[in-house]
Amino acid sequence: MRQGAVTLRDVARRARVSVSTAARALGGYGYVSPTTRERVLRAARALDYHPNAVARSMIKGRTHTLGVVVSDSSNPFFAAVVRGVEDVALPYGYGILLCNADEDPRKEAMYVSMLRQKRVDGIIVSPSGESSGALASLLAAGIPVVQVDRRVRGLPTDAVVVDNRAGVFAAVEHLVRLGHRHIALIGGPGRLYTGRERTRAFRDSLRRFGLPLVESWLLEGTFKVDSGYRLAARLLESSPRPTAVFVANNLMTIGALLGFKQAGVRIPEEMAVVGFDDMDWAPILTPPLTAVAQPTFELGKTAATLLLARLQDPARPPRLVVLPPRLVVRESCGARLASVSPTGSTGEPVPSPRPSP
Amino acid sequence: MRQGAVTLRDVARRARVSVSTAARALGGYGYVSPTTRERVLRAARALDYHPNAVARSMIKGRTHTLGVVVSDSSNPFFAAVVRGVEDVALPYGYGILLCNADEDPRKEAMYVSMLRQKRVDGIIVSPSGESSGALASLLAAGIPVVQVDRRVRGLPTDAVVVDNRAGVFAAVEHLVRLGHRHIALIGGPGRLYTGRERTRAFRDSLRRFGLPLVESWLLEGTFKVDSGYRLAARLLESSPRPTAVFVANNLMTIGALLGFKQAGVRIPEEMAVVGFDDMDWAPILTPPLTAVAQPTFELGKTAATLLLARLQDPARPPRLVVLPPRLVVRESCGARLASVSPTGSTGEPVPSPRPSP
DNA sequence: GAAGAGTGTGAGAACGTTTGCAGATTACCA
DNA sequence: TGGTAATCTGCAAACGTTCTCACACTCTTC
Repeated sequence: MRQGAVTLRDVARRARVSVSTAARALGGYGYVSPTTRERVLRAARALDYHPNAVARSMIKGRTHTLGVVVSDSSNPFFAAVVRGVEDVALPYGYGILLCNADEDPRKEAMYVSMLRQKRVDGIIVSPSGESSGALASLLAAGIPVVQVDRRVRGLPTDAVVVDNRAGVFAAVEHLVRLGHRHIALIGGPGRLYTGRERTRAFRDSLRRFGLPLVESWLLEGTFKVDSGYRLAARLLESSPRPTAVFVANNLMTIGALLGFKQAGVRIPEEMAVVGFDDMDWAPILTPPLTAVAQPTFELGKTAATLLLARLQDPARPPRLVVLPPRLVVRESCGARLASVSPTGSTGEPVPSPRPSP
Repeated sequence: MRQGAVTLRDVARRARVSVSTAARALGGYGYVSPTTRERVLRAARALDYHPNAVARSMIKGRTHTLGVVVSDSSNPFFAAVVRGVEDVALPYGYGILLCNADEDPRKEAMYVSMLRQKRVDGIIVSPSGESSGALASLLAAGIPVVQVDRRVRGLPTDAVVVDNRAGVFAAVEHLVRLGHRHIALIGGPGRLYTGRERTRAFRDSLRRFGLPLVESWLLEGTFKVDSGYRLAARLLESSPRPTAVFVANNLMTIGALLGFKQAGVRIPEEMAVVGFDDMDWAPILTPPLTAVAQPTFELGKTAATLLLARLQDPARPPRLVVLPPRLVVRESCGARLASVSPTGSTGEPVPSPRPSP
């Protein structure tokens, strides 16, 4: 077996039948006598035959492979999304080709093109920039695309996103009910859908509660750890200083908490913190972190389900699925809890009025 | 473009040349006159031609795709490993087919078989069980395999692992130098290479320091969060109670810390904790977590590099690369630090003797 | 001005499957 | 016994590339 793998011809030869008969025996279609089938199966087993999916794809025009393009699969958020996709797709016999675009539209276009050349049956993408030409061209060619977590304007594809507006509103409402009136934002890049949406929702929420929009408290970061760290420091220097901050993603929350810790800022007394995206380490912080939990896993599962459905029926109109987030109240905003449960979730927020400063 | 993608024939027809000439023009080999080439390129662009990699693979016998099988890509550890693989492989034009085996040898075998049918050029695997028949068969067929993080006996492949022994020893030594003599273990499953290795190294380390081996302090978990949680509780019930615990992986560390927190156990005064595998949230805990940092990203990069090297030269003898871990001293064992740095690392441990109980 | 090298092009055979079709054999019925 | 249907099998044509070969043409060079 030094060279090229065992082929159907080898199996056929050993079973003393034609290639087509061997194919039928292994493929389980058409007419094959029981004895012949048995002989072929035995030969295949003896030779450790593994059918060549490349050749099959060639004929069938389908590769049974899905492309997944995210910005960074080592970010726990996307890691969970990818896992969700896999859990749905693999049982159906689909493989997953994973690509990391690093928020770089050029890289994204490159990988999309690679996936296209590899003739994946469909692509799940969390687009980096705006109006990706590569995606539009994909769509024009009739290759199914599902957008996940983010959407670019004018791409009529299936998509699944989180209700960012509701999540942000719940976070702000929580702070307000605890008496906060000076709330800052460590937000994401306006270039990205989620960054934009959450910032917009934040501004709207403040307006809704009649709170002042202090521009120096509306910070734009990069969704990375160090960015949260720097912006937390910036916030501490600002005067007047806010009493609470909403951080728009998981990594920046880590950075911000590190910044506050280093500066000796007590949470929640001197600064209340709500994060977007709950993590499994959130309950072991001191105080445990209150955060907007996203259905990350579901995001991926839904994307995969939408894609598979479209593969079944290419004509079905594009659907947009909006998944609800859930505010998980712990103690980083000053809410007092009856107890800490292993899952860290406590259902309803516990309002406990707090004098405004 | 409703049906089947644009093919080389279409391009050739439009450029009024033969298929072979079009192939040469686009492939950049053989003789093609500049004017013809230009004509072909223009036609390809006009038709938005994307060469069919499936057909190419058919001929070349290589798919430019690598298989990666890990137990759970949403575990930050493997997420980083996978990312490392990608960062090396994608620039060379290799795609990554990702599979999650969930520590299930049967699933693992299934996915390996799938990857084999898809004719990946090589496979990077973090094997679940012992002596996987699927892997052996792969090897027999001459398909390159690289084992990462774990190794199964009797599989002469390239491999890259962490020096678990050194990592565990450093952790125990750190505790000992801080005066601990009653050290417990929340270990991984003996079924897994890393679980076994770390437990063995732990026992050896205790012996080396002349500490007692209390069997009820040597706990075996599943490497999952809830397992760490349960075993922490168990440890608290044991009497005498240990003054320190070494937790053998990241997820169980989360569980254990949650358990201690819930029980109101003060760290490090009542229980010192060292974890295996450092995480970016370790410095924001109270107290910041001391942990053995693994070169996760490097693990993946090295695996990919080994695999690519083998694809170049299939005859080269298998290599075993052992990467060094690094103890990152923070405060969860009682070491006092000068300051908290953003990266959380402070280089050398700070010995500060502690009376034994 | 013929041999040879250097260019440019196209025909056609692979690669390993799937599958339509036709031929061969058997079974069944009139 | 002949005819038809049912069952089994093999031939050969796809799929979209790559790449060897053969052929044609243009220059050199003696």
